[in-house]
Amino acid sequence: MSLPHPNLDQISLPNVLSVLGDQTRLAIVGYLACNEGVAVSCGQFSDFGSKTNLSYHLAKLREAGITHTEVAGTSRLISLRRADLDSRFPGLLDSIITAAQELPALERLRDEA
Amino acid sequence: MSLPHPNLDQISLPNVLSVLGDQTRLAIVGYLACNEGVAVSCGQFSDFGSKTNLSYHLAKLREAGITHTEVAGTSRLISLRRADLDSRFPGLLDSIITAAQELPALERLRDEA
DNA sequence: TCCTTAGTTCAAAATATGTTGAACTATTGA
DNA sequence: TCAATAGTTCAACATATTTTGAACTAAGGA
Repeated sequence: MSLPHPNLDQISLPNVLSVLGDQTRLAIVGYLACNEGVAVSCGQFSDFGSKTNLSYHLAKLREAGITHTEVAGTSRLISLRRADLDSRFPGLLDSIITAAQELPALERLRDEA
Repeated sequence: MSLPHPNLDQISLPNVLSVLGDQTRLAIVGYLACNEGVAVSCGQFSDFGSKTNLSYHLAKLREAGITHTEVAGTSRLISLRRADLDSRFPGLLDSIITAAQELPALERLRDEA
């Protein structure tokens, strides 16, 4: 079973920006950016919201073309669609990720560690 | 009389992104970017919406710290807060403006000209 | 097989956002 | 002074988004 992902030309700027214009989703993206190459599953975002709520936000990110979600047993492995976003909107993701590192949700997470 | 504008540290990433995550406001920003140095007043956005509606969107852009609005007689002169945005979120505005040039509203405008 | 774990779906409720027209203010030019 | 112009404000309405809990599915381990 595989989840639906938009292809490159279906990724739209207004949609990407409005989906990223949310604290929770921005925190998720910031976290993913700090953990590229590492397998990240939904449970790791539990600081950012309830299970149900995360399911909703992660679906939004996937449907906007920002993340890729791979089904692995009972887990989902989530990653940034970095190459796709870079090719569609050069420089956008990097500038957002850099700025997002200052967000309270991510700073809190780092303080705990 | 002068309108309220947020100062640098009051400009927040989630807010900037969510305000820009809207076709009309993105078109306004794209238009402003193409006309930097030129005095732009509200009336020039009439292709993008009704007078009332533009007043609403322009207020959102100003309140988010994306634009500066100067009162000049019965007009308002609107400009991008480019330097402020560049210093707060390096690279962000440029990447958005570049990508925004493909938006239908702006392409239509160029076709007419 | 049965239980647990990981995550989804659904419907309801709460909240936020966008759009409209009518009435308004403030400035300018005749 | 008067009328026109540029834009704002307000209240109402429509629509979209977020959040929640309860019920669900599907895989994995004992």
